[in-house]
Amino acid sequence: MPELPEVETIRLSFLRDGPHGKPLPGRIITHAQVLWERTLEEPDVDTFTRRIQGQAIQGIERRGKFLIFRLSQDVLLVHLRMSGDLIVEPDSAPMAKHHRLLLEFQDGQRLAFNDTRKFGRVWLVDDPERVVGSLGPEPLDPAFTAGDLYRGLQNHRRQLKPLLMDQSFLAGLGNIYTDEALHGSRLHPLLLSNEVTQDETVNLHDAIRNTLLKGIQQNGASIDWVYRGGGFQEYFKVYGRTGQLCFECGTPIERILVGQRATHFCPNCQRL
DNA sequence: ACGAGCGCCTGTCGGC
DNA sequence: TGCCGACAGGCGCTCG
Repeated sequence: MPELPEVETIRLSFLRDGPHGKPLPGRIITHAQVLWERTLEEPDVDTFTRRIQGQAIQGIERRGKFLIFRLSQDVLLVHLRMSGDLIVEPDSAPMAKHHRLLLEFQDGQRLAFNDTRKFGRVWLVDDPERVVGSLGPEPLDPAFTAGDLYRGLQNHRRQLKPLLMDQSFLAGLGNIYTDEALHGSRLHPLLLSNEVTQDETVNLHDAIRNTLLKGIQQNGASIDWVYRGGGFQEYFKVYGRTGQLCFECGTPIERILVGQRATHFCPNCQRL
């Protein structure tokens, strides 16, 4: 499910006072429970529960779609994949059906990793670079320029959409935001990357950033049964709008398969 | 280097 | 009602 804006929304919520009470930084982990072993990528369950016990959360960062919890000694990384969510609740709350991993705090609350489809992963490591080291640039980093994007596109001869979704090329875009950004820049998802012009790249760079910023501003998107309060779905221009009319030109939005993923675009605005 | 196909999982929805 | 396939915000692997 979540792409960069949804992950960022979760991160920001944990840094503020909220329904969960005080921010997560400052809390001390007293106990961990792994309910579905494959959720824990590394280390093994025994090492994980022993090692994380007593560590405090000192900060929360994000890299692409990864949440990065800085602990007193180690670093905890979480990837929500398709259906993962992080919930702060009382230790006494009834165990929800799809809870996969729990971190209990000294203050009587716990952080629950809930993940229906079990694709999500958690790491506890001393060096996060081992996990996120191969990610591409951070699209909202001011240091990431249209020139960088242009050089990247020229380095490959790949269909634009799968390349933009390749996390080692650019970190954070998923199926929704890629379709929206391509529409925003009027580029066809199957256009070959090294055929994108410099001017088009400037538009694409703008569209990627604006789409992600709009998503964050709306607290992400809430679709299907995964609802966490975001409103970006109200601003979709192509995603999930198959057969509905393009807001720009009135042409029906088409849905095709690209790299095994549903892809939505306007055949008039986005021509090959 | 690139794309297709598939596995990993559970749940929902639409058609028959 | 039941069954069955298609589909879902991700990613890693193998195979041509």
